[in-house]
Amino acid sequence: MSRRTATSGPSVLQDEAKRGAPVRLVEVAQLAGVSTMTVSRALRRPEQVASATLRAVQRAITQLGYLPDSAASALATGRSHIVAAIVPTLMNSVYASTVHGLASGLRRNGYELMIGDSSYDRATESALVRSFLGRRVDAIVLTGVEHDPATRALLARREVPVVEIWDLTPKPIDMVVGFSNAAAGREAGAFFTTLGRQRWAFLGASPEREARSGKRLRGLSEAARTAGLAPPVTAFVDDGMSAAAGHAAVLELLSLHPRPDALFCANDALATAALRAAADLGIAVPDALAILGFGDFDVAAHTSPALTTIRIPGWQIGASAAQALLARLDNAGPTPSHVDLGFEIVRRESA
Amino acid sequence: MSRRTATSGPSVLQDEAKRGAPVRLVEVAQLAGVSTMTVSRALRRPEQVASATLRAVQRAITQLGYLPDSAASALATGRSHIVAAIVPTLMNSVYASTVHGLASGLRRNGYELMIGDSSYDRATESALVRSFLGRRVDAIVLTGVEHDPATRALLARREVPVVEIWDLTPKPIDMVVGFSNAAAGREAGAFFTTLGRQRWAFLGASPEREARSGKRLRGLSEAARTAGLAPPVTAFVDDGMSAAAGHAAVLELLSLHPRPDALFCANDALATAALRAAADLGIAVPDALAILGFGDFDVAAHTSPALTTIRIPGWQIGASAAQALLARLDNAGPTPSHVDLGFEIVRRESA
DNA sequence: TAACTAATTGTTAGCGCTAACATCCTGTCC
DNA sequence: GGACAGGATGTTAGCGCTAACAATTAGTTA
Repeated sequence: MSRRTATSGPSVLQDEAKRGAPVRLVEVAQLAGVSTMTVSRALRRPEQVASATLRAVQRAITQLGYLPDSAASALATGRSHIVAAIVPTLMNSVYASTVHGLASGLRRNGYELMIGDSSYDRATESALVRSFLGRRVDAIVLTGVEHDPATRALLARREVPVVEIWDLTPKPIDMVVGFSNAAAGREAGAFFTTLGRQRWAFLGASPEREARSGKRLRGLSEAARTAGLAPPVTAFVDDGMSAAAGHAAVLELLSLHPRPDALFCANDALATAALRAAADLGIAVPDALAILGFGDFDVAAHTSPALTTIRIPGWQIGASAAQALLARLDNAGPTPSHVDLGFEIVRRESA
Repeated sequence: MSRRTATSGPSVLQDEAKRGAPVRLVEVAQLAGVSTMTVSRALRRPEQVASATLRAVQRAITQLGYLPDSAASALATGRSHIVAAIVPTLMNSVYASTVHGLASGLRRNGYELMIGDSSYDRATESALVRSFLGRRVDAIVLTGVEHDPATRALLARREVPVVEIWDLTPKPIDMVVGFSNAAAGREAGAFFTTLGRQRWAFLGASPEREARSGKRLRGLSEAARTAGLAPPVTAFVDDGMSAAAGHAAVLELLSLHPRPDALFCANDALATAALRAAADLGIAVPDALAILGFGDFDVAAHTSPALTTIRIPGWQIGASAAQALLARLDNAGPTPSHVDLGFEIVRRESA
């Protein structure tokens, strides 16, 4: 148990600069001349402590450089003040801004964020959930609404608040904050229709592998049907949807006869690759080929031609999820179970 | 203390599907008919437990769906099995891949990663260090080697292993894993020299705000002096080095007389913005202007022209930092205090 | 002035786990 | 068959904190 090494003196009070062994609550209490409970209260509910006492305690805390041990606190209260989030990848900026929104909302309220990336893999997600549950996180944020049954079962047994993000569903595990991926696909189709495009194509992950990309494709297909057009031709890339992986797939798509005249990409990295492929093939964008991206990545406004793309309120999704969780955790007000933050088409040059 | 609600029966054994209250070690022990210590050992040092007992314990664990409480374990052992990492931002893919390398190295060994982003701000970094230290993390990873004195003092008092990443220094707090930013700047200069360029420019963060970008500039300046050229002209963007922020700065740089014929950007997002600005201004890249990026972001190979850039082994930095920490934490072998992972120029079309 | 309130502080016990030590076996050896 | 080694298991105490309650004090009230 690696107990604190025996003190030489009779007092438990340690030299301030003692290395290694962190200062404990008792030591602060001794220095301030009060009980440990008073110090604990001074920290957690200062309004219950007389102001003179409060000052004495604060002086002792700064003098000793005391930092409360949150593992001990977690054990005593049953609250870890840690929230876990699982995203498919940190590699692209949209999830990154969601994580950022989450972290800042939480940190401001004394919660810390623990992040895992599932690499778009459900088994990994499940393992992460187990690990996080073992760490007694106070809440869990999951990306998407499709999960391993094991994950759902695990979550169902505990009473951990859960927010699913980046999608919508009528039956969330607990709460959802996101937007409709199918609607985004439909909107993309409607946009292509107003552009007068006839031969649509889709570049993204295969629906079995990545549900949200799949739903966008489904929305696009629906729109094609509504518009009386042939279903979109598709090319799938299944390794995290990076630009590198997309290049070959686009080339394939663009060598089809008849060649597509509108391309919807599942993210802007893919769209950037498509832009480049079109340039290499001498295909004029947007005249011969309209390219619509997804995500409004940082670089989207600065490619040539600049990317027309669907902007997702990534940061807000995170912030809003944080807010919902905090309300639930601190019993502060009602907690919405469904939040639709929508999306918008940002029209630039590529379509 | 939110104690577990009183059980009705005489036994502490709970219904397997009981909601809310997680299963505890005692319950597993009772079901398996052994002491709690034996269960603890079965989990932590199975080789010390008879195989029949081990099986009984494992059966009980699966039957009850037991997940060890790591807060309790942390308190008892003094080891949280959590490592904290502070990066400037999650928004760009290089730090993201470092985080990924870190997380996978650590997770494989039973450690979880807690991430904070400092937004390139030292005060924030310091606050994060405090928070993480309060959570009794087993180790801390910091980006860069310049830190607030308060941060250093905090770290110095505890005996927490620290790895500084993404730079090098002869006097690390503890360990460093990275590459020489100054050497990268010098290399960029050497490259421009072989290209015969005469009027160099630099686009990045101001040296006071972001030391690593500053060191690259310093390296570039040294190379200019060595080559007998004028010092590079500079434009600084100070809000996280995004493409959006870079656009205006590049425009300014490119309207100078005489106009620079070589531009080194502190990251590829900035370089992408520069590419676009050059196109808008009708400046031929690379003929009239060579553009060299930094970071080899996902999109770098797919812009037009494709970006020539300096590739940093981001993932390896993370993986190597994880390895160093694990060695230190588990006393497994020697721990190198300095690891230089280098960098390389990836030549594509923009220079 | 006794009794009663509210504000402040203290006492006790325990959160779920594991280090260190104690105990109990089984078999082996002389 | 008694002493002994070594493996397997149990017992005890405590990690640093805080919930619940108890105790104390000062300030009211009838």
